[in-house]
Amino acid sequence: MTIQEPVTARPAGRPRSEKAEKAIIEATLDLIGDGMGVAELSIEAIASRAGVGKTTIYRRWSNKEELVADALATLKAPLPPLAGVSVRDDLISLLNAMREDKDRSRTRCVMNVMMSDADRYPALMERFRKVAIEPRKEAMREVLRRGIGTGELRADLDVEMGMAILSGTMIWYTKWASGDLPEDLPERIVDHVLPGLAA
Amino acid sequence: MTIQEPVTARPAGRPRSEKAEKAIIEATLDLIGDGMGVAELSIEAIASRAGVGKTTIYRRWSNKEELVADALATLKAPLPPLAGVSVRDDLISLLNAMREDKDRSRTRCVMNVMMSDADRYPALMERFRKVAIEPRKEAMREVLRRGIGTGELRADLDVEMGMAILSGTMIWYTKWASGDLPEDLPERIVDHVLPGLAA
Amino acid sequence: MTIQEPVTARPAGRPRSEKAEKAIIEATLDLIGDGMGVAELSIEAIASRAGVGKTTIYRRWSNKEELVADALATLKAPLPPLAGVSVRDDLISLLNAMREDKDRSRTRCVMNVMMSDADRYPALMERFRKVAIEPRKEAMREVLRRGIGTGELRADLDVEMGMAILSGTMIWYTKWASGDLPEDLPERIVDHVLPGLAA
Amino acid sequence: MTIQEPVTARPAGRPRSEKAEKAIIEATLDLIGDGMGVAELSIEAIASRAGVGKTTIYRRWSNKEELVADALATLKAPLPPLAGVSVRDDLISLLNAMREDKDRSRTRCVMNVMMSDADRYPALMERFRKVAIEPRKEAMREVLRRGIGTGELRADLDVEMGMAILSGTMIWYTKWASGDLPEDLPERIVDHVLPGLAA
DNA sequence: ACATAATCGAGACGGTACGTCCCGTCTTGTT
DNA sequence: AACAAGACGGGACGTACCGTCTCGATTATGT
Repeated sequence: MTIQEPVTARPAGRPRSEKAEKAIIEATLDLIGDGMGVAELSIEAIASRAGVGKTTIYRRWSNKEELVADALATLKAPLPPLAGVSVRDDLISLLNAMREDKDRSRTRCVMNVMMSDADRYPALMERFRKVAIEPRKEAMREVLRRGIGTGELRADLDVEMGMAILSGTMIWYTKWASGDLPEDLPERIVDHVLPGLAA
Repeated sequence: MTIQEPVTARPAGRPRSEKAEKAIIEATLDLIGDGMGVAELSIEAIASRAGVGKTTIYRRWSNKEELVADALATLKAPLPPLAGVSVRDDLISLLNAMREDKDRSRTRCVMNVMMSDADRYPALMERFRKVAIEPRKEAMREVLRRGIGTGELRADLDVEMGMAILSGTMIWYTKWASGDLPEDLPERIVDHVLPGLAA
Repeated sequence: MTIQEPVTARPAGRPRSEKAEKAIIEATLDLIGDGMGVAELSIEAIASRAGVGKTTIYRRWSNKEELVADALATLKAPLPPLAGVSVRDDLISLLNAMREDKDRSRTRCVMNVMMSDADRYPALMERFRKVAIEPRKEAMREVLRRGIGTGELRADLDVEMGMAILSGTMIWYTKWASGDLPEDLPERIVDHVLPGLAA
Repeated sequence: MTIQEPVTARPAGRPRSEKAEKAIIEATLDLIGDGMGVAELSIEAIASRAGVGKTTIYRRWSNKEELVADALATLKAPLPPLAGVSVRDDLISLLNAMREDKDRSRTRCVMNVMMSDADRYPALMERFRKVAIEPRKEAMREVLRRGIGTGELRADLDVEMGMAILSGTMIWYTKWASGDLPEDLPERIVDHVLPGLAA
């Protein structure tokens, strides 16, 4: 009688260092958070800051995109708590969360990459969409669906379209408005958009 | 009575070749149009394709950003002709123009860069905003103002906000929707947004 | 009792390739042998002919001088066999060796550089002196000392001066005589000089 | 009856500026005197130091060699006055002149170029030989011939060979001796060589 | 006096090579 | 087998000069 084998057989040799892996991802996020675009990121800079050989990076990720995708994936999108009382208040909370991200050093990575490197690195975007964008979209969809249920929004509302309008407008300001964003921007957006979506 | 001398006298030495300048900008746009991002662009590739020495580029532009900005600045944004009958139709035309640009090889440059390289190269964006984005924004503002005048839109409408909602939504789809954009997307956006802006 | 560790431990990382080093030096000598002066030598040409990246050259030598010095240092001066019978015959052999070097393709490097680039690149010269000039000087000194011992040369002869006279005269002809050197030049030099040095 | 034409008709147009020509040659000699080898000399540096356009240089000389040759040709070889009493004293004077040149800033050009750039630029050397080397050789030949006449030197002396021995030895020390040259070097050379040439 | 014409300075032109940086791969000895 | 260290061939960077080529301005001569 033999000892029970583990389900996935452990390969021979020294196991990969979790410490190295973490250091690499930390270094990557640090550099992105410092304002570096994906294209400017150099593997050598990451390896150096992580105190790691380049091989240790290439062994895990075959290119920069995948490394960045994994790095960003570790940043759970921290959604704001929603009061759940009125659709209007919850939407304002969600839009506010998008704005505030711009100033938080680590979570800023998400915005940095989403805004800058989106369609240059499609594979990155695909993975990134799942962990960072979809949860936010889903939260907003949820609010909109609830609004339809409570009758605050019209029954034939295209939920996807509603989300696009609200998020797209917020991003437009984030990206192309001159000067700082006004404090009450989310409120004003919702008040302009909501009447068109209401019953 | 003598003729007034021009304020800025012609500088000494051989004047810079307009031909070379054009060739450089053509080459730059060709490469961007071929799908190359600003980061992937190499000055050597531009010089080679333009049949020009690297010096001739560096003499005029001190870095890639400024070259790309000038190159894009030569692409006048070709606004669609507006029927001027109804606000709804004109807005649909303008949104359609944003989408169609993605497929026209040369003008595609504008979208390529605007979408990908915007905030990695802020100086680029600043110059680019003036020649490519502002005219489109102004055209849309004009339509909205006309709508207020004719009573199609409510009198207290925030024109800037209206523009942000329409353009932002369109860009949201362009960038983050999965799959191709539906033929009637501009129409559907306008129909979801307009009721909120109407009188 | 343990074995003594070597004083300088092997440095970390992949060791430098001896093959590359050899290829670089071969390429350098080839190009010099083809009549190229040190100033005309381009690192890129060497790298290309050696099938090597420029970095691999700069990693080893910080400038052309040092590379050329090392390259020439690999060319051991092939001294002619000396009969050892009479001082006169041996001196003629040594002078002949200086002349013949001019025509052998690889060893020609030595003369090329010694004659052309000597005091433009003093560091080069210093290293080169040790491996290429000194052995020849020493051989000639040896012959002269032997001559003093056998009484063929006068006892108070300044060996260094004797060497300078013989070599200097030969080089003078090599460098500034018009036309080809006569076959019996070494013989004639020795016959003009030796009487002054003889007992 | 017509006015007497000058022998060489003056061509139409603005005549070449002698001032520019002088400035160019001065600048060239300055740079060579500052220790710059012919290969390191850049036309642009000469033009800049002379306050002259590059065209003005290329109009007169088709390459660096010819410019340097002409520049050096303006430096008349300043031969030492010879006492004419004994062959020994005159030869010592001539050898001393070779050594002293090394320290005089402008005349140093002659040595610099003769020693360093001789056979890399054969055309240069050819012209240079005429104005700088030949007069010195001729002076030495003259002394040797006089010595044959007075019976101080043997009648069958090869004058050319005598010259080669004396000059070659001196240059050998100049070039390859370590440390400074001893004050009495010319004297010692002559005393080692002369017995072999004497009657 | 005025047109003609070669030369002047300045500096742009298409090139070549420089020495540096980083790429992604590869080889070391050690863990 | 994975690790850090670091060398490898390669490609682009931005700079310095090359020798050639315009420019407008200058300076002579021949009408």
